[in-house]
Formats: sequence, structure tokens, C-alpha cells
Amino acid sequence: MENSEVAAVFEEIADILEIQDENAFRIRSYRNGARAIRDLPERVADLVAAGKVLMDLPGIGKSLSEKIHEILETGTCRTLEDLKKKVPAHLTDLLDVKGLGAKRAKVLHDKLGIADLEGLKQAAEEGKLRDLPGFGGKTEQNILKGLKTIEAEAGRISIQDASEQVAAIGRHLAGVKSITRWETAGSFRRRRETIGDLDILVEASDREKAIEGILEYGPVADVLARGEEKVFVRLASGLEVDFRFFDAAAFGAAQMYFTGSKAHNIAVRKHAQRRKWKLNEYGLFRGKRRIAGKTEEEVYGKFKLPWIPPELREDRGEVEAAEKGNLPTLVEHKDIKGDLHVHTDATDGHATIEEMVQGAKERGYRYLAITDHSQAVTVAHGLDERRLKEHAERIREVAAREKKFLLLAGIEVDILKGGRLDLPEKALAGLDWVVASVHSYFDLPEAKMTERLLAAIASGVVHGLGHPFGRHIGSRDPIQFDVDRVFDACREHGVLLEINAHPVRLDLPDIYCKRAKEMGLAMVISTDAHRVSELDLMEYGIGVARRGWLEEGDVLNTLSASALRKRLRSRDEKGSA
DNA sequence: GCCGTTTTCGGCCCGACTGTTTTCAGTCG
Repeated sequence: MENSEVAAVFEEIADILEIQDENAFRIRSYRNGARAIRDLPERVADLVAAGKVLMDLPGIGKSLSEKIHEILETGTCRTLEDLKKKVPAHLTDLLDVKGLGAKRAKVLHDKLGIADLEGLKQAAEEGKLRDLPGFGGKTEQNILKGLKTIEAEAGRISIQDASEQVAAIGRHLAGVKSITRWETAGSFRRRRETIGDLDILVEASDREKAIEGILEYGPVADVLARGEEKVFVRLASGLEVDFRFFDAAAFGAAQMYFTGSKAHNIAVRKHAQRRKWKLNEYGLFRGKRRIAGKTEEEVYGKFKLPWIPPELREDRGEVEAAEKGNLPTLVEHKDIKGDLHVHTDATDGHATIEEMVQGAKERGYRYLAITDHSQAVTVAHGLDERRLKEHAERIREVAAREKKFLLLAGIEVDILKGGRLDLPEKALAGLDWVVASVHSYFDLPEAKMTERLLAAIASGVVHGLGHPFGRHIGSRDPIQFDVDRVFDACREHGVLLEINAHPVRLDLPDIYCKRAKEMGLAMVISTDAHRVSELDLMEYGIGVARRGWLEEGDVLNTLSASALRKRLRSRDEKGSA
């Protein structure tokens, strides 16, 4: 049982309680509990197995602790099952629609008998919502828009959730004796933002025994297909996992075939056709003779191509680049020397400055920028001018005690509706590192949004543009702006584009990383960590950067501390000139 | 439901915005 699954039980309880208009604080406790579990650096199941007291965890009290034990044992809990009897099975799905909350979901159910997204869509399309109390034409349109966003991402899970699932499956497979090797393929291996299902390639000494071993995996809920070559299952979480068996002689060809993308495979297969060869999941064949298949390198090599990293296999020019010997040397996790966007408990973070510094050091980093929110983000208790000054002084005190670690005093300042920054420029000018971000008015028309961003970029005090598109994958659309004009302005003013590594953001998206690189811009990969464990989200940002063809030299935070300091100094001199 | 405690009860973040409404409920962050 994974943390995300325990958390999902609490989330569902919270959703149902919300529809029932229960005590808001009780609901929040369930949501806090869900997040506490989701954010744990280790599995709650392991903590329990090790005899740890869950009530020591923040947000987990007597009740939630007991429920976690119950969930780990039974997969659910009494409270949820009882609540489920009181509401239609899919009513809580309505809460996933942006702009639709519990109150109006209840109205939809009570007045129109709507019990799921399908019913909601139908009613909205028929114009039945606009006349309900508390609804109107705009609301109806917004709901239709929200439904579209959900459809686009239906059934997909985040790369982070997928990673967790893969790790869990891997722990199980390690205990299946007849399995001698396994590897992931598909969109997971390509590090896509979201994953529809998992493809796992297996080499086994005895396939029948291997299948038996796989089916002993606890979360397997349904066996969708079972044959000689594969076993296809659905886990309790709804995730579908395809296990396919291959011999060592075909394993590399199988990895290529199942890693895809389909478009990349077609592009590679053209090379085979040209030579009258045949490439399939079992190997590269000349007539009936297999001339390659053991490894991917071997197969690519037969075409006189270097091995192409999975992240590039989207048919976005990688095969041509490989032919010309122009493949990028992609940035790697070990290249990253620091994190330039993190929060502390001064605003909505959950750790102190010192704790974040310690976390950064433990990850081998040489520097860190503390970038708490500005005053406009009232919910995060954002910093006003006076508190910013005090906070920066605190950061500098900690920085002064650090010998071989560079601690930067920064801020994530809001870009207000009209493009002004949320704090006076003189207050920002004294900081080491200023990230400017949009947190409001996401729906401005493109022209206004472009002007808004351009104004912030031209302010002369901004070093980086935080999560440039402001999207939340699967729930909030990216903001609209003239990308070329904004990127041009960034280059002109030396403003770096952030690749926000949070799995729900992954923003810049990969294709814009590539675009920005082609336009000669540098980027910075940041976690936006609100707690120490979130510093580990860096790997998802690196996945995006790699999918965006970025090399070490394209990413600012691969610089050494002294090189970074130098770069910032020259930038600031230029900025104020 | 959690937490801290002036310890078994009271507080828990709350201001801004949208789209309703005709003074404010619902939603968001």
C-alpha cells in the first residue's frame, strides 16, 4: 500500500464530508492528514511495520492514526464505507471540476439528480444549469470548460505517482525468484508529465512461475489478460500495468519498441525499410536472421546511430540529430549544484531557513535561494516590505555562518494584474535573487497578459520568471501570452525562465524548454519546495529539461557557487545600468 | 479531527474575486 493510496482514502472522506456540509475544520484535518501522508519521505506502511508511532506525525492524531492502520490492513476504512452509502458513488468527481465546489455540487444533485461527470456534462450542454439558484450562464460555461480540461487528462497519473508505483512494483519483483531482469518502458521511461499506464518488460527463467509471482502482488485487483507473452493487470488504484516477457536476445529491441514513442519508432523503422531490414519488438532482422536485439545500442548501432535517450524519443528531430551526430548531451541530476526557489515557514513553507539549508547540503548542493511569497499572496501570509527586510536579514545571518555554502536572500514576488511587482523595486533591488510569478488573474486576454509579463521582465530587478505558464496539470490551463515576445524580452533583460519541478506544474513544459534553448535563453530548474522532502522533486524538473533537449550549459543551477555569484553580479550591474 | 494547553475546550488563515445577487455565497489559493 502506497502513501498516495492511503492519502486518497482521506481525500475521499474529505470530499464527501464537504458535500454534506460538515464542519470545515474536520474536513481540513482529513486533507491535512492526506497531505502529511503523501509528503512523507518514507512509506507510512514501513513506518507502521517498524513500530513507529504515527501520532508523532504532524496532522495525524488519534483518529487518523487508527484509520491509517485500518487502511493498511483492509485497503479502506469504516468511516469511508459508511459515508459512501450516503452519496452516489461518483458525486465527489464533480469537485474535480474547476470552479465547482461542494455547495453547488450538492445543488446539482438535489435539484437535477446529477450524480457524475457524465450527467453534469449533459445537463450543462442542455443549458439546464444556468437557471439553478447560485448558477448563471457564466458558471455553466466555466463548468463546460472545466469538464474539457478533465477529459484531456482522464485516467492519467502524475509522473511522481507513477514513480511511486514503479518503486513499489520493483520491490515486489525483486522477491520473485524466476524474474532475472525487469525494466520500465513506455511514457514512464520517456519521463512524460503524466502516465496513462505502465509497461514493464520482464526477463524470466520460468515465465509461468514469474506470472504467478507477479499476480501475488497485493494491489493487483483484476487480471485483464494472461497469456504466454504477457500478463496485463489493473491495480486497486485503477492503474493498468502491462508485464511483457522477452528473452535476453530480444530485450533491447523490446525496450525500443515499447518505449516508443510510436512516432519515434516509425522514424527509426524507416531506416530499416531503406535497407530492406525489419525491426520489431523481437529484434532487427535481415531476412529471417536476427542481426540485433540484445541491447538498444546494438539496434541503433546497426543504423549507424548513437543510442538516443528515451526522453528525446518523440520524433521531434532526434533521429535527424542522431544521424548528424548532433544529439545533445542531456543535463543530469548530478550536474545540479543548488536550488533557487524554495519557501520557508516565514510564509507558507513548513521548514525553517536552517532546515532548508541542511536539506540542501544533504543533497550535495552548494547553494540555495530562499524565495518566500510577497504580500499579495495573503493566504500564504506573504511578506510586506517590512517583513521582507527582516526575513532577508535573518537569511543573511544564517548565510554568514555558512563557510562553504552559498545562501541567497531572495523572494518570489507576485506580478500584479497590470504588470507591476507586488513590492517596491527598491526593496527588491537589495536581494540576491528575485523570482517573479503570476498567482492571480490567470484569465487575462493574451495581449494584456503579454504586457503584464513584459512589464515585470523589464523592471530590472527580476532574475527569474517563476512557473511561466501558471498551469496545474489536469486542472488549470496555462495562461495565454505571446511566447516569442516574452522569451525575447527575457533574453534581452537577462531574465531566466524557471522550470518548476513540482509534478503538478512541470512548467516550463518540455516543448518550451526546447524553444527557449533554440532562442538562446538559459533556464533554471527549481523545486518550489515548501518542505525539506520536496527538494527531491528536482528529478521531475530534470526529466522535463531532458525532454526539452537541455544540456548542462543551458541550466543556470549547474554552475558552481562561485560561477553563479559572478554571473549574478554581472547581471545586476547590467540590470541597473 | 488536530493541537496546545491558561490541559479536556476553543481555535483552527482568511482576503480577493467571480458571478451571482441586489448584499453575498461559493470558490480559490
